[in-house]
Amino acid sequence: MLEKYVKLLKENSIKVTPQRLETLKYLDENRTHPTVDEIYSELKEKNPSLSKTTIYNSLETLKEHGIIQSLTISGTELRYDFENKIHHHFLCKKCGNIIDIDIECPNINKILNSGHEVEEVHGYFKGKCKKCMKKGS
Amino acid sequence: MLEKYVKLLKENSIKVTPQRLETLKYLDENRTHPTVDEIYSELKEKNPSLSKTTIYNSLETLKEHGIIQSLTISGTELRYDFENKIHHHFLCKKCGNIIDIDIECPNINKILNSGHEVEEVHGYFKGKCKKCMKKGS
DNA sequence: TTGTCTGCAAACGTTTTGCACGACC
DNA sequence: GGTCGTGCAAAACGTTTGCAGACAA
Repeated sequence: MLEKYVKLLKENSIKVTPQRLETLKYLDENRTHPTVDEIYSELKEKNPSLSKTTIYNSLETLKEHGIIQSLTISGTELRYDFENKIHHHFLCKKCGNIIDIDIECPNINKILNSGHEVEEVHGYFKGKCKKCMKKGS
Repeated sequence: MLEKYVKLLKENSIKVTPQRLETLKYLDENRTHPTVDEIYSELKEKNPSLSKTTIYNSLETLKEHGIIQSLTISGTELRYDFENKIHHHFLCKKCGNIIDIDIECPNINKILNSGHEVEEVHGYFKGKCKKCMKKGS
């Protein structure tokens, strides 16, 4: 059940520890773009001696190796995402959910053509999601 | 010289105070996407009794009225921009400069068509800017 | 005069740091 | 045995809050 994550860590020459495995598993199973505190609170239940510092460390290590990515939406804390491909996000101001947005922008090439070297692409939207729109109010 | 900003504030029914005028003037004349601290440090030189709280308050008020906008780039503090139209940013990891990017993404309509109501659009890139590319290293 | 704005100090929440202990090659 | 990871506590950082006095309209 955890072999998948053991493999992933080993492939990236990252030492395998229970904390890293659990962090990775949590992110894989919870595609809600959780904050550090959400991850910590959840994992602490099964491992009461878990430290938040370790969560920070684990997430940073995983991110450095490109296994996961972080996202920042103004007004909210840092979040993490198991999905490591470029994609964007939509934050619903009403329900707070963050929805993945998979659009591509053909004009990104314009930046490349202007001589800059793009390493990271980040995009997000804020508004009212489909579900909340239907509910009215 | 400040009449321009007095007018802008009055048009938006915002009380005119020297602090608000100076904040607005600074943002207009410094299109570098300054942080709160940068604005504060600079304005404090001419007005030593200036408080950072006031800068926070002024910026928030101006933003609420849509006169200015804020931007967040992960790993850096909150920044403010006199330009209030939708546009994107490019942070050079080398020199730290933030460059305006004026590309449009035709596919944004896909989000609208999917039923979500978009109120805000934020996008930014990270990499190495043209100038730093030329310098080599 | 009335309500709002300013400036100070303290509080707050998130993230980082320093360090001792422990686990693993 | 030496390196690396963990967990704790404290510090750092950016931002927010509460409040008293000052100011704009």
